[in-house]
Amino acid sequence: MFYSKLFGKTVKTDPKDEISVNAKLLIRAGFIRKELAGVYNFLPLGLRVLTKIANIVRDEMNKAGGQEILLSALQTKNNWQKTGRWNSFDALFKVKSRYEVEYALGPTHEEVLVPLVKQLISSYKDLPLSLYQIQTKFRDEPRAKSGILRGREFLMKDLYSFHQDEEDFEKYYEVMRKTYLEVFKRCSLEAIETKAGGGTFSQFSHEYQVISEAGEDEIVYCPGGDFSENVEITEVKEGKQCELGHGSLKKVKVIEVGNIFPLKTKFSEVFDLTYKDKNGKDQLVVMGCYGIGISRLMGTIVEVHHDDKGIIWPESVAPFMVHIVGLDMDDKSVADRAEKVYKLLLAEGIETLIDDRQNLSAGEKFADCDLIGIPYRVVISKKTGEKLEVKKRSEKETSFVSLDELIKMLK
RNA sequence: CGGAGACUAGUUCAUCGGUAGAACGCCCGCUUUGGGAGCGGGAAGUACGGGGUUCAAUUCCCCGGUCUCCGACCA
Repeated sequence: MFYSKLFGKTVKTDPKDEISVNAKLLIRAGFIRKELAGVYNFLPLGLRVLTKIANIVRDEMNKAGGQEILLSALQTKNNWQKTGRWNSFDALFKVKSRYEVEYALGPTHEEVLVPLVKQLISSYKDLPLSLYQIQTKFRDEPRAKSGILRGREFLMKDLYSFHQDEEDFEKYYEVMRKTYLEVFKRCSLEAIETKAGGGTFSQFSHEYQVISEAGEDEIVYCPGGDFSENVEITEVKEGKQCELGHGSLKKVKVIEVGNIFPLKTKFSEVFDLTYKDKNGKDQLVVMGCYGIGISRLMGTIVEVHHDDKGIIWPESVAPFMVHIVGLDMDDKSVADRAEKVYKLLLAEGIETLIDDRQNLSAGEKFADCDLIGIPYRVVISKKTGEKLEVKKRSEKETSFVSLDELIKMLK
């Protein structure tokens, strides 16, 4: 990608209507723009990151046996009345058509998926079943805040599992626990698996929490990793000594990036989702539900990985791997050399952004480069000669390498 | 949903009863190129919308909208 052609420019000043680090940096660096409170547009750079994250999640869900589907965002009121959530789900977006018909905009998809699954499964041979989607969700939040951490419209992965019995569900629940930790690890986030309140569904559930001052939740946890509970439910006090000798428990603010919990037969009962067991007897399907906020994950990564100059994207989710900074670009031999390196990197399958702008000071290009936060900066100028000056965004030192050496570094 | 604040150029802000100004960005020319360059010229605003007060309203008052912050809420 040529920077000069990229839709979305960097901005020097912080937007006046944003306080959160993620929104300030993502807007200034040209990844997103606000449409409404809690609603953002994603520009090319932003969409690239979102897609990278979604693909990590997709890959892990597929490994865990999930099949990807896409369910309707516009949903019939009737099913929401059946589950009683038309009135009890506070954040439900309700829309009325010009024919006075009311619909829900999906904040979650049990009301759509459970009736759908009922049409398509009937035997114990059809179970277990694991279905997921990555889709825009709508929640009529009383107060959107913190940039893309808490929106009214956001991208979410929701997976639902269907089982013959509790035992089979619990086996799968353990698979998903491991899967979730793997997803966050691949996004370079240290997620703390935390016991939380199960809401109306059960006595327990797990949340995946990332330590950050930008978070809205609080947990008490052991830095040794054997204990963590949401303050909503915990009776344990911070400062108490860990029983396994890891020292004292800490209370910290956290961002909830994922949540898994049992649904048991709550929705199976409402929609009469049953299967025939080996004896030909009807049994209720046992369900589980597993969510990850994809766009929130993107915001969380920025909250965790940045410095005073800008974003520091982990390689796994970065919009590009290499950012070529071309200096002296009005010198034809330098410009040609930069473009040649750009093309060779592309030929190697390395995603590259090249700052090909002319008549711009070096300082401005470096500042933009730091702000955008692509993992590798490669400077090409009159000074660099045949070598490439390489610097990682996360490090201070630069080194001079050949193109072959650079490609080796990146593979 | 309670409380507070804001809304003026693309962006960040100034002006504060007498029909708008800067910086950055943008366009043109020249100069410049290793940490947000210099000079000169230029384009760019129904001052959120609607009422009211006034000879006169971006400015004061009222209603509405939007955004932000604090709180409540967050299956």
